[in-house]
Amino acid sequence: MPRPGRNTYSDQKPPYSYISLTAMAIQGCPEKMLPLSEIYKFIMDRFPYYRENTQRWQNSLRHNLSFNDCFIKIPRRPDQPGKGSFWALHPSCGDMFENGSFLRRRKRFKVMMTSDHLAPSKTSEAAHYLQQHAKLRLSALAATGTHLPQMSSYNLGVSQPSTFKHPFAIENIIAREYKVPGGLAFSTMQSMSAGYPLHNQLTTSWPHMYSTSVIDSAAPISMASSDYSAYGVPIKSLCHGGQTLPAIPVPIKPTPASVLGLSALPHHIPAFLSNSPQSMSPTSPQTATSQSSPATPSETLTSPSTFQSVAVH
DNA sequence: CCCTGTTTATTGCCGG
DNA sequence: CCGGCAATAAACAGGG
Repeated sequence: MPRPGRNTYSDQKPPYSYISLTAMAIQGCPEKMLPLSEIYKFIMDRFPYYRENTQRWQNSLRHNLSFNDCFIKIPRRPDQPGKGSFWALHPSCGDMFENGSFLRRRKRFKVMMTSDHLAPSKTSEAAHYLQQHAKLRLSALAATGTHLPQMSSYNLGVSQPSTFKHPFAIENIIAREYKVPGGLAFSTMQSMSAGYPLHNQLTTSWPHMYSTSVIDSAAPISMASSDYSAYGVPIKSLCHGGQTLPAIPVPIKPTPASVLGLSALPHHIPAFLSNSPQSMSPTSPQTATSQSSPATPSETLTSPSTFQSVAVH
């Protein structure tokens, strides 16, 4: 229907709901959490469609952040300048788009609401996790070489927590190749770092995706330009502070506690499985996808399991 | 004041 | 057809 062969494609609304867009943004950043403004930026950078009517969609997006339990708010450190909090994904929101549609989730993610208030501490676990996450990255960075090399930092962040990739990881959303059960994490990694398949049959192609300069090449969704580095470096800013903590520990969600236990691990295997892994390995230089991360995921992995969420109706 | 969040209401669409 | 999800509008509180 639309007219192919024209950049006009960019005018079209991307086949993603605000929820998925936001999830992409969050998962796409190394810290797994972003302030509102960065989420906006992320979306606008990649989807030209959203460069207009900002007032409208941003309001909607904000509404989504507050309304959906799958997003948690993480307060900023008091000493950290800036407005607003950070937004992260609830650790147990799982694969909300299992059905393959990024427009409509199978079920709305709702944090379990136990009649009696639960220990508020439960909620904070999420933050803890994030914190941990960031911490790990930090140390990793420190180890490699303080001044984070833009790219590697990304890789680290992604491949670090022993493949505990959120189903939401952009790699999974954009390049929904699928995830390997346990075996050849190899090709998976490869395909991931190789950039998402811009032209696979997921939806014929991603006309909506505006590949600025080189997004595709190596940095899938994360920072590809200086633009993004604004936040690709929170670590840095944090470091200079002297302490190791990322943004802040406790997330605050109006929602009561949640007790969850890794609700069913997503083992979805999208239909696109048949796709070639590296659809079109563009120019994937560096990467190397090394799994050299020495980090001990011990806690990292376990913590999230403390959460309990439920897809409630 | 503008940005960030929260909340309520309305409407359209999709899937069961 | 009905219920649930998503998009949009809009009012409103709080903060820098």
